[in-house]
Amino acid sequence: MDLQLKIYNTNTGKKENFNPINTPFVGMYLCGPTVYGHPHLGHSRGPVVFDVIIRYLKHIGYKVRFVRNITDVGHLLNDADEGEDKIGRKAKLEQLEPMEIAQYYSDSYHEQINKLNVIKPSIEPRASGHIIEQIEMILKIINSGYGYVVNGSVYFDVIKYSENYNYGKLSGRILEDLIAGAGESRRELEGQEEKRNPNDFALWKRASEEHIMQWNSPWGLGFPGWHIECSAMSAKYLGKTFDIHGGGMDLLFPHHESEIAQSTVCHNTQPANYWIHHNMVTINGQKMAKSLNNGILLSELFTGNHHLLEKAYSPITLKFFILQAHYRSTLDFSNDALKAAEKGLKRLFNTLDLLNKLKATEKSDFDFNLLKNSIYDALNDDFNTPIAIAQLFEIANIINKINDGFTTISNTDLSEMKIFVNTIIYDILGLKNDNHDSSEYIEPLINIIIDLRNEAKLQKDYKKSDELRDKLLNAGFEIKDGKNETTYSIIKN
RNA sequence: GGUCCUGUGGCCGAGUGGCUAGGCACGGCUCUGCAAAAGCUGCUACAGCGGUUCGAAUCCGCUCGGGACCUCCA
Repeated sequence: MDLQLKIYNTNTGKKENFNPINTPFVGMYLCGPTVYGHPHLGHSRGPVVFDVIIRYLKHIGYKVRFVRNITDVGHLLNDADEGEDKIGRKAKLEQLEPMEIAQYYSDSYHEQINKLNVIKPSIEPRASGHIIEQIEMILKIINSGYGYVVNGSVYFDVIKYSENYNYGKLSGRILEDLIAGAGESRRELEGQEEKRNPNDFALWKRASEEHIMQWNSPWGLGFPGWHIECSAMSAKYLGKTFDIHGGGMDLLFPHHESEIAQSTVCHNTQPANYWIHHNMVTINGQKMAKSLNNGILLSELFTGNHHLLEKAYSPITLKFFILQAHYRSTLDFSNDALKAAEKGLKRLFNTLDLLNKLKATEKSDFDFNLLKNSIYDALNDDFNTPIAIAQLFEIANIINKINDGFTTISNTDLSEMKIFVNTIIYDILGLKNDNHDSSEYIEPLINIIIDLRNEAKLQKDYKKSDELRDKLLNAGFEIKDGKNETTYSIIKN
């Protein structure tokens, strides 16, 4: 078993041994949502992927401070043709306070994401609550000579930065290429002419009159540039250099690249040692896009209320589905794929129930440690959850065989297996059986009915026994006749 | 157009030089009054073309398809 955790670091393009700055403490920052709409499928992957990362880090003994921000300032709508704040724009359309909108959508985000049984952030800072920190940082950048002020806006001097540092390292870009390509397909937006170089990015933007979200600053009324909030908040809560910075691959450039540049000149050190980026999701092989009319909100997935969905899928099914793919691969959603995950997960939980009823014998005729180690190996190898889950199914297989008397397990292995399997499924993968009714009254009741049915069966009154079985099924209880006993599982329609 | 990623069996998805995951679906069998559940079992893939190699899904090149990003805004 390889005890060393390896993480693929986007910044170096290699898998590296994970060594925190200050063991056993780990500081981790994840770019959170911009709250201007309800969360969709794409929003779920980051929280799920990083949830397992956090849970695993904790499992192997680290103490994790997990910071995930909420961006509630500064973002523009894609189709905005002027420098209008994304949240501000919505606010004007709906005649609401901008913060009301931000609150509404961050509540929506929390409501849906929390269904995924993910560990909540230790700190969840809002960009709007850290304007002072952002201004302070911008002042430092100006003082260090890498920022300049034009007409109440402040820009970061990328050309100057690249003379001393490597702008583009994280995203694998070469500044010369960026400059060369800068002339083409450029959208005409205000402020462009203010910059010394097209590659420069805004640290602070002057607010035009119709801007609703604006703050006072040394440069007049305005709002912070997109990248600065993550730099300011991560430094505030995790330090100038921390262990892990995560996000989606779409944020690699320019967001994370610019974060590195800002933090580097501000703090004389680069912000994060390990950069982890998860891949994007597709739907039926296509990207999610408004124009394709294939965007699915999390609420729609959970209720099944969407033209592309044949049925509803539970949050835990979604989580399991996401974890069946490696986080650095694209993940394709379809009804077939979701249904496959749902059934697989159900089987896994069924065998988990069986595990508690298993009887041990003298010895095991399989190598439990081999299976156990293969799961740790998988997780240590850049959090390879698909392999871990595959091995879990191997164990499920063995559990079923033991139950049917085709395989044996020793007492030691059995008690170890119980602990281990529960740890992996509940503590590390963060799954839960959302088909389980927590009510303690249900079980004895169902067992009474099962007894009645078995009596009917003994008397060969199959009409009655089948009727009981069908009625239970309709009520959401699936009867399973085993070799020695009859069990049931709760299903949802 | 530029940079990068990617193409695996009916579907989803691991695997990066030889040992050919896993889930779901489908077929057969066992168990069973029947069904379900469970077990056993069958289906054996690596976009195409060329190259490197004793040997490639895995490395290289080209072609075709999919995707991400392309700076001021988000």
